Amino acid sequence: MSDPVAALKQAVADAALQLRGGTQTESQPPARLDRARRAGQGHYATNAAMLLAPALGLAPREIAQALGTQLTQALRGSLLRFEVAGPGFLNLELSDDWYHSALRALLEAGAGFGTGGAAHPERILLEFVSANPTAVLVAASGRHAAYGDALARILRFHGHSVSTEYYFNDAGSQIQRLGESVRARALGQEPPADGYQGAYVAELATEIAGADDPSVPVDAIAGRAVAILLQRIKATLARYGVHFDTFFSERTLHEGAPSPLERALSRLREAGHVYEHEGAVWLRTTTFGDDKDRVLLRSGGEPTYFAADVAYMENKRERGFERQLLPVGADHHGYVARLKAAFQALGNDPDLLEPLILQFVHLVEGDARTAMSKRRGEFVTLDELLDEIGVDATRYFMLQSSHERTLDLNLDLARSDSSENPVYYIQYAHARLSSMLARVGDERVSLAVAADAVWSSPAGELHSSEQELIRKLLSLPEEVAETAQRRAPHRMAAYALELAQDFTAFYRDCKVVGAEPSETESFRIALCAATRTQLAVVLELLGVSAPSSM
RNA sequence: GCCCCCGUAGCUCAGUUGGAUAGAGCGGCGGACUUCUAAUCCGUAGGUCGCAGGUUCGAAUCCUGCCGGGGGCGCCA
Repeated sequence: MSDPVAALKQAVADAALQLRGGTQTESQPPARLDRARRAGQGHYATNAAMLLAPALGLAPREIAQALGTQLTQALRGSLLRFEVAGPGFLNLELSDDWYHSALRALLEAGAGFGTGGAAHPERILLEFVSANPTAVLVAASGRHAAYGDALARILRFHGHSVSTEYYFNDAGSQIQRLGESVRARALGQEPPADGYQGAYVAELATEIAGADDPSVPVDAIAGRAVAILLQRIKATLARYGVHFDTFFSERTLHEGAPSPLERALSRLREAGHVYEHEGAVWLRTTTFGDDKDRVLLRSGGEPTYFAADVAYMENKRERGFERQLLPVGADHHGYVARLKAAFQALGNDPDLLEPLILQFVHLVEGDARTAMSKRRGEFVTLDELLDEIGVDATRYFMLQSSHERTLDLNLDLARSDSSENPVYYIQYAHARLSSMLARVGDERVSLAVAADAVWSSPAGELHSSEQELIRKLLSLPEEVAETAQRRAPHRMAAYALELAQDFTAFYRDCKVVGAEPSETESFRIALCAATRTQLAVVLELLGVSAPSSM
């Protein structure tokens, strides 16, 4: 019994199949097995009877009754009682024996519980942040960094092979502008109107030797500036706990003969999707659902940013990644259609390119709601945010709400009430567990979690808080699966909080150290050990530290 | 004008492959520290799930329209 809930779900499915006369109908949606919403509705509930009703032509409640009887036999001692409720729900109440063996399964699996659930493991390339090295990372990048990093951790935990990558522009007009801006500052002038205005540009001007020397080409200045800024970005990411497997330079797409960009272009030409018009080279993206065709090479022969992106996609594919995940800011959503079109034009299944749109982070200070502009130099840096509220609080804050939602970052609130961030509640639960288990001592813990340990409950019955905590622990595999499938790490943040809450309720209701008889103490120690392990696992998935004391 | 995302408690947000009486944190009010960590807990107040239709045994969830907020519609990146 490696996953007790999955086994239970299977038992329900088997019973349903038997009622149907053993014939599986293809279009039947799988029955759900949910944790009960509230007291008095059993421990788990299934809607299987309601789904069976049309096929059997019987009343749902009648079917639920039969299903319950069937399950009572199949599950024997595990099912304490069942109840037909509402329009035809079947509520199941499980025995303490079932909970005991469920906890054994949790302890056996240890930190590996819930891992490897992916039905079809894939080689995935996850590219994120990819902010141009024309400035340091801003607070909004913190959202992308936390999101991508947590998603990578979760997808790996789920069983996929994931490489993370940061793509940076070290060629093109933005870089040119950066160089010009630094040069201007070095000469004591204002940067160009479309250049970079931030104070860091002036700093760069003093750091880069020869910035004010007209004999040093602007390109060289730009190159130095990019190198310095990239270094700072890496330092910030390291501090934030975000690791990238590779940093990918755009420049390399333009190098070599033929260059990756030229190769991608040839491939598109051969496939017949390229044409010339008014001196420019176009990709017929409308063939694949885009609004209009897109330019690959400008009339001057210069490749567009889009052309580089196409070459980059092709490069990822050549490196053997079957799926490409691409979290981008909401301002890029208009770009999605042409990327997917190009991906298809290259001969790929468009479903294997997944652009993920992350909504913006708005800074709120006082009553003002400001958008951040890199070019104007109006932004809060990620480093500043980390200085203010720390890594854990920042990561949790960035992860707690759905990436599809605009995030309001209230700086006043973040500063003054940082201790009210739910992350501390979760960490506190972990610290409390650590402290308790330390007090209990390794030897006693080992005895309690041993495979032959004898467990019991005081009045012969588990407390509902104990049962709820175990059910929450057991639901990790489903949570991981849903989080991974929906590319929605905020689900894991919510789960962490719920787990901490369920533990805290257990802690409130059930004495652990010194509980009588010692078989009860053993059971509760074992439950605490399993909970601490899982809290640590979940915090790790979020990239948040799990302190042993606070 | 067309396209994408969002709208749930005073605030910040969960809950959306349709399920039972819509949840949490913060804030408000009233309580609990001689206790396994009070960064905690208990009680209480607080809701037309933006609005209006539709689909069905059942809708915050799916469909249509409208309102409000954000974003996008370059041979910029």
